[in-house]
Amino acid sequence: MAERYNHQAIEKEAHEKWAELNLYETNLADEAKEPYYLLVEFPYPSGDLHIGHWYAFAVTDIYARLLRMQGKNVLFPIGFDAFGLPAENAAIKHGVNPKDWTYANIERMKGQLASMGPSFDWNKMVVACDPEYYQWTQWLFTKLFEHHLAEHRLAAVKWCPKDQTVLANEQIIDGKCERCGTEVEEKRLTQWFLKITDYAERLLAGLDTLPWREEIKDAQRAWIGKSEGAHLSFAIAGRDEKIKVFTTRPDTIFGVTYVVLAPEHPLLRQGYAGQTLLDSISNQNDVEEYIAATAKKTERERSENKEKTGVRLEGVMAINPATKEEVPVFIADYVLASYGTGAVMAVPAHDERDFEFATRHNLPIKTVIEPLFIKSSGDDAVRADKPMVERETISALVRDPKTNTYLTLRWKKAAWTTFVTGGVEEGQTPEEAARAEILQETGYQHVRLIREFGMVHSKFFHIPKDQNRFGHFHNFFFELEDDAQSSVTVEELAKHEVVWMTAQEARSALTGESFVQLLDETIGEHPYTGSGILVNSGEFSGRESEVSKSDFVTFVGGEKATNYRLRDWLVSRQRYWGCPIPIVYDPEGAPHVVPAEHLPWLLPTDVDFTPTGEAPLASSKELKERVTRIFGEGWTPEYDTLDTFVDSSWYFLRYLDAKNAHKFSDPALMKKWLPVDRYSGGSEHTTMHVLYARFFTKALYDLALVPVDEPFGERFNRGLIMGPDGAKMSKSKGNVVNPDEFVAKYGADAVRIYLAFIGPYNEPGNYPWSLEGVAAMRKFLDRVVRLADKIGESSDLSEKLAQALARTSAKLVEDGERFKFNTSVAALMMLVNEFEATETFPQSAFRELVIMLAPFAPHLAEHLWERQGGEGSVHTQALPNASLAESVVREIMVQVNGKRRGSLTLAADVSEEDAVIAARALPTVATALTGAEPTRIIYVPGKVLNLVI
RNA sequence: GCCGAGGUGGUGAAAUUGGUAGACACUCGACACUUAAAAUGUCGUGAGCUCUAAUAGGCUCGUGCGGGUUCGAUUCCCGCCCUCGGCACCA
Repeated sequence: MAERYNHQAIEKEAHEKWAELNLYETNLADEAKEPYYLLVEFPYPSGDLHIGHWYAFAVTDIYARLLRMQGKNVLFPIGFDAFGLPAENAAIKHGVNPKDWTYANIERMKGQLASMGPSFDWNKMVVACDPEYYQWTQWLFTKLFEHHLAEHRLAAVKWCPKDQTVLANEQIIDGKCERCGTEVEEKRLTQWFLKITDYAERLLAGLDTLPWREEIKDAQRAWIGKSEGAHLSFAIAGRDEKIKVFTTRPDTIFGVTYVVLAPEHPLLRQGYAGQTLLDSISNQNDVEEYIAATAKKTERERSENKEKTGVRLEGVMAINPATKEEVPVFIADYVLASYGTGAVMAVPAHDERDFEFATRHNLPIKTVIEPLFIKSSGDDAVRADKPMVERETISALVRDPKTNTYLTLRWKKAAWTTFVTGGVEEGQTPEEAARAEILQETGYQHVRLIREFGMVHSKFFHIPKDQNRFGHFHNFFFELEDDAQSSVTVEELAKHEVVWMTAQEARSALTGESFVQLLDETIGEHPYTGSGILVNSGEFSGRESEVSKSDFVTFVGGEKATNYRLRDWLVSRQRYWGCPIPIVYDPEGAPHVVPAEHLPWLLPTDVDFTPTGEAPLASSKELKERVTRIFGEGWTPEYDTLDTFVDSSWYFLRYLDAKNAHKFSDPALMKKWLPVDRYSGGSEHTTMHVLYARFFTKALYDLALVPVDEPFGERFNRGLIMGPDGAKMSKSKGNVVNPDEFVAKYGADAVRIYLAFIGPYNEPGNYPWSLEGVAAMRKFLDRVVRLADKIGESSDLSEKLAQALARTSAKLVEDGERFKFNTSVAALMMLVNEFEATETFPQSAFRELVIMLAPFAPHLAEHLWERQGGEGSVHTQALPNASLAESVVREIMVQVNGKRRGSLTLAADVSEEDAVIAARALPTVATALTGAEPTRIIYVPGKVLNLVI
């Protein structure tokens, strides 16, 4: 049997045949067929094709082939993201030339990729390190420069001491270099930036128009990090300068008790009447010391130690623009120079970080917002049809110091757990009311008041009273002095029972945020950071905070402002193996672009790769001579190269016109083929690469160079193939799966089908590689091969098999749209099961099966197609007709009271009456009815008949 | 902490708008073929109970937990728990 499916011979023959027929060259100008651009992130040529590459390309190839069988003109290109550090590291380590290393790897990977049997159009291959490619990366950079979207400026940059290069924010993971894990340092260098922040708003707005999964959009939204607020100014007493802060909470301005500057804040060194701010303070040494210590710290150290350190600027006072009160000024490293204005107004009563800082430095905490909670869901949500009754009430938290537990009441008429609560009666102080309620509801006689908290307001539906309540709670914290307890009335006992709980138990049991808030404040962990009712806020007191924000801004003469967490994209790299930045400097040091006629601006070859901290290109004599020759004496080259993310931000444009020597891409082809219909990639690229590519596209759209302003229609993040043990593959764990091994043993087609079958491709799950699973796919293919024995010369196609063929064809189309191939493979298996259950069938039926198998197992299908006398290639065939007449009979479920009691096979258009008669004839149904007449009948034709008694 | 996705048999998973939960496979078990093994084939495989000589069959429970809506809920609503992913001193 085994020799009947010799996968190695079959694969070789198929590859030769496809090459001969030139099967996969896409004619981009074709007007007859609908274009479909299917894109996969191009790989880095590491020289080692792993199972992840297979998952990325082989499964997507299935879709490319399916689309062609549906009559689409499919562009499914491939290329290499060939600039980057590994090549250079290999150069340093093994003394090889990065270029030779890279191109040798590309050659090797082309061969490995070909073993999948992919339908790539190799003629459109793009290699990022080819001068023919990077000349256009350079050209696009010059366009961005000319339109002020590329800027040269001094910046504090993140530096990897091991790789000797600057890193983008995105390339730092937990304060460490993404590649080598080395602690990142900070340096001040003049660097090139692309002004992606100019596009922050449009990058955000564009997301609303894209049909992507929410998780992808949300990741980008979080990355862009828009926050709306205001710029407010604090005058400095006795000086002219003002401290400008950004805040999202202008409504808390009356609660500002101090102001904090980042240690790098420029104001510190600025002069006023010949004196800098630092000159005018009395504790200069302490402050200078803190600034120096901060500068030495890496970002990681700053964020790792989340303790809120800082130093007060003695002698400097800021003036709260709302209260006109003087407040102290601090420098602290929890305020970042790079966000907002580098200064914050601190409201410890209503901000987590300010609260910590204030607690640590004994600064006043001034409450200006009392929480307001409105129940909008659950049994006790405010009900529109019930009256709202306003009440002055108390809420008393009682702690038993002996057991460190809290007194709660479990209500009997409602699913509530609360603290002691009650109304404040005429002539009673709130504290008296609280004491009275404790005695009345629980019987405890001796409690000591520890603290009274600010009020909390709450709107909810009071179930036992059947009315809405707008409660204004005075909050008290008592401690139990002793266990003395008087008896509680029967009425009170009927209302609720007393339960002592730990803080943690109470937190999960309590009804409503107001009680949890009280508990949190009591334990002293959290300030209230939500919205509510304003207090201690002058004329604003009594209003709701949320709606008053803009009035506060006007009141203190500030202005609305929006901030983004997104920073400009730092693209300078002090490395060799990258695209040279096409910039030269005139004798005065001003940057100029290298004119188009000198592009590609070639990467010099006379370069010393040894890391010195200098950019390697600085060691090139040729580059310096080139600049002098072209631009004149005194002109100097730019020595940095571009971040490789620049190369990959536009490669999908080049695929359309990979060999054009005069343009980066053809406008007519871009108009026809963009945006990319479907882009498949890894979830690790959602926030960087995809965002950068969107930015590039929008910028080029604005320069009228690209016809679309969003590059990608659909975007899917594929999952990860795990080792057979379910853990992430790694050499150290020894669970790495080598695809070549499985291809040799079971054939490329078995591996392809297995990868398609392993799990849904449209979501980024983790799928463990199963050794038995691949073997099972091979068995499946063997069964298909054996089926050919059952072809009968003059057999008729059974109705059942005809329907199965049509159903499968429809299923393939449908699953393809959803990008789910696991169920497609299941459908094919069911079809094969159907074939096996059939005594004999005509060759035409088997050929239809082979056509449907072809996208998944392209080699075997081609072989079987030929053996069954198929013309040309199976891969140019159309999918079988999917719209065969539906079966006239349907199986319908019969339920009694919603429980399944049997099923019936009936004509699809059977009347309700007839269906009921048939159903009642079923013994199980008759038993379940117990002689009763159905009072209600639910009949969904073709699906369900439910008899309700 | 915040945001997002998810939780279904021993395992990967399926169920398209609320309509027979577990398709399709893997694993495991039994049997057939074989001198034997491999390969292949047949049957079984959510839990529990039950009828029967044995089959066929029947009943109850079951999609993280607790409630709700509905004739009917993996699917919708409310409240929790857990896992994974992203962000994280962003004012």
